Amino acid sequence: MQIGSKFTIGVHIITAIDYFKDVDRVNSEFLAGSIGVNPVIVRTVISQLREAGIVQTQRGSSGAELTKRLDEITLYDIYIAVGSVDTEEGLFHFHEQPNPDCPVGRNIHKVLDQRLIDAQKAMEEKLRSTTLADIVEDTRQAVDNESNEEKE
Amino acid sequence: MQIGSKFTIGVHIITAIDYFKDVDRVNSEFLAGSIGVNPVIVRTVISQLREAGIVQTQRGSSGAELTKRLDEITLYDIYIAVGSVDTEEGLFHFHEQPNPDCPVGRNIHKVLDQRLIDAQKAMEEKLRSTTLADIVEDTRQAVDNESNEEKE
DNA sequence: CTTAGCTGTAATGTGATATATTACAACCAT
DNA sequence: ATGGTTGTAATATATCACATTACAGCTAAG
Repeated sequence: MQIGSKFTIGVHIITAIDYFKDVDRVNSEFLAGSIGVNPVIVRTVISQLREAGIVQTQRGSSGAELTKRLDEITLYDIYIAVGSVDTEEGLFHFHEQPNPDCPVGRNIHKVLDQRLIDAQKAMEEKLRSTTLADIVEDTRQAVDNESNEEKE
Repeated sequence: MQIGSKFTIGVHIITAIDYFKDVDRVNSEFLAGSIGVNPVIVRTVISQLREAGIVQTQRGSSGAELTKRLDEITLYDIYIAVGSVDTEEGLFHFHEQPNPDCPVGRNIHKVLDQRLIDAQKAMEEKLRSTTLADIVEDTRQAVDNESNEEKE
């Protein structure tokens, strides 16, 4: 199974909000066009980012704004904001009814749980190490490289 | 989204095969009883473990056997064997149609992909660091602790 | 050599979930 | 007040995890 695309959509949204902030009117339709999904999906993800205190929006008027500096927003923040994993259940779905009358069945949780949590945390720690400043910078860099290549 | 329970079921299966190897006839029904799922699920997972060269089975006669030493089987091996993640797609589902006419849309993959792969790998590396010898040993330990607690 | 017990696997059902889409009320700027 | 936008509910659809039934193929034990 996969972590839903709302995570990468969230990253795309924030990147685009910053990238186009002085150039275009960045409303949900514009973003939906850049991302390639329905505008309602964009609004839903933006709602979650707003609840997480990452962006600010206004009805009627268009354009979301970031409420944090790019270098204060990590991939992990977005991952959490859009609910990529159920915080209760964790990344790994454990079979739900191991038999308490079996010595293996009644101890398998005790033995496995912490290791699964550690694995999940290792992944999340990696996400924490990238900020949206990195992403936006790399994007601008990539765009620059494009125009250099054209000239050759 | 979550990684399917076939992974923890796989770990449970191998643990039980070893734990009960000299005591009970460990067939799919027995395992299903310990795990709390349908026997067909057990057979399916065992099939995948067999294809991965981890267990050996025989029709007719009951009882699967391990074909590797416990300390040569890691959680990662099982995770791969049961297909916990699509090897092509990866752990993170990227939105599929970013707009090539948008500078952000046509570069977001380039900018994000490696970081997502790194995060996934960090998790998988953790899974590699635990062997089934660890799991079985911890299970026996846990069972021992149970009987000690009874005596007090 | 037959029979009981088991495995391998296909076929089907069901519920959950991701994403798409329509619709519309609430709201703001002009 | 009106045009453009957001927030959100409601609904549809496809996919997937897991459950379940069914049965052919195999093996060991009598």
